[in-house]
Amino acid sequence: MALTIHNNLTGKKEKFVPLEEGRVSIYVCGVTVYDDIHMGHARSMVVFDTIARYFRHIGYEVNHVTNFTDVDDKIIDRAAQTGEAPLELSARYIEEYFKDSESLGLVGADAYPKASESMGDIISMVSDIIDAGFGYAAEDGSVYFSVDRVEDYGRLTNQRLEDLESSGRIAQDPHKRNPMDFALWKAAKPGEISWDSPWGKGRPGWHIECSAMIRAVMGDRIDIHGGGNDLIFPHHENEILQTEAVTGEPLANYWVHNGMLQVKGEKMSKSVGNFFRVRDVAARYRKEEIRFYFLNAHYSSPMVYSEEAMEESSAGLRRLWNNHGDLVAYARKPSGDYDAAEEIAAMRAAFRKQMDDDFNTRGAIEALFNLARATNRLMSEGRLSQKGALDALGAMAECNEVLGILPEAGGDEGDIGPLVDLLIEIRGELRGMKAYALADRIRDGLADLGIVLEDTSDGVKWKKG
RNA sequence: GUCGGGAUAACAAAGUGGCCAUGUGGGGGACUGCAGAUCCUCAUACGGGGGUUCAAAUCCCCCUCCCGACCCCA
Repeated sequence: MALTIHNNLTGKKEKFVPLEEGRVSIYVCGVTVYDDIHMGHARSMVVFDTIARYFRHIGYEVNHVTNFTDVDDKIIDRAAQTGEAPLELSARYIEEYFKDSESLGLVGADAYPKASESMGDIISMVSDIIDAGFGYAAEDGSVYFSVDRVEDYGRLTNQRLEDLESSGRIAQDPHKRNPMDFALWKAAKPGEISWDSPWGKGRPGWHIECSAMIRAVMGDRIDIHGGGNDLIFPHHENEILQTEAVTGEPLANYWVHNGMLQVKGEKMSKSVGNFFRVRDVAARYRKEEIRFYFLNAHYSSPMVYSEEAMEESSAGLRRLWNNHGDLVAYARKPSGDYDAAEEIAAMRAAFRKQMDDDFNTRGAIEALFNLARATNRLMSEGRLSQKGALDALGAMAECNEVLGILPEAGGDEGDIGPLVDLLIEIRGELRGMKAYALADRIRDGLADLGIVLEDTSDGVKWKKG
């Protein structure tokens, strides 16, 4: 079955056809670095990280690029408050961003262009837009994009220009020819950070940096453009206008947007102040738990964040971890001869089918749960072979390359194995003498060291908790 | 106002014409010194109203409610 993607440009699920056989280019709008990132950003990061991982998993060569907006009004305002230079402040938060990326288990993008380091590309793109007749320099030294020059405005939004103009939310600006025109280049106010340009000192408008950086780093056309669905209008709409004004070609073939993370039914956002920092959540949960929380729902659905939701989702994930640990332990002392080939093949097929269906991670996770139930049963019946246990672990590991929700394989079990076995043996003798207090001390003590003992009808099993 | 996306059992969340979703939580049972894990099993669904169909959570129409976008945003 072929990979299908819900394309927001058409509103339909479409078969994915890359521009170039075997390769996929993905650009994801990154963050404005004036503060720590929150769980809403984390969702977007995990979602697109997983999509990139899946493309690699099925054999694509992936070019994944995400940007940093490190020059803008909010950064300038915040820097004025802290007394830092704007670029110092943004550099500091970019460092924090990478720390948080690790707490989310991100593979990472292939390139992270920054607006401040792309001025040449941005200025030349603005010039190209003016040359193409879509931009004009105003008297104040700013450059605007002329929406009236565009014939089919609102392709991504499915909005008509007149409707947007009449929304009453568009600020009037004497320098603009049409109130819907947007800034490509903003003239600097006195004392503000600025760059030299043919139109005087200034800095880029918000939308132009993405268009310019995509063009410079990835080329005129890309396969997939992603971001949060709050960016659809005006940001992505305007990116399309800018790029196509210059290239005359579609910017991206597929537009993919993740749903918003809400708090108590309201969008998590810095301006509302109802956000949970990634750093704080990561202090309490492992990266696998955070990823599982996000991937347990479809990327496009809205999610409501709460501590309770995290706890509930982690309780479910522990079931998979237990199964994984049990399989590892079982493989050391297998007792059956059934290879579970059918169950494992069914899981692989279901995983692929679900992921191919617009990256349905929730459905893919379900396939893992189904295999877990099957192998748990086979282990409890003592029917699973060593090959079956190892194959199941192998299949789980393959899925995990995409999802990143299972603990990474520890390699030091061989070293502690004999020690644990000795303790289990001694505890067994104590239990035989009904010296339960001492036996429990061994079990509790090992638990504190991260080794969990479980008494089963099949003998004592241990695993790393 | 215009344009999107939603409403599934206690909670979370897939599915999209007929067959067991899944996970958490709850009830019962197995195992058991206890604990935990695991297995078996049970219960509770498709916002409301019409329609199409042998058959609708799924298709069509209407209604209600929620979220998002239109200033900044993942």
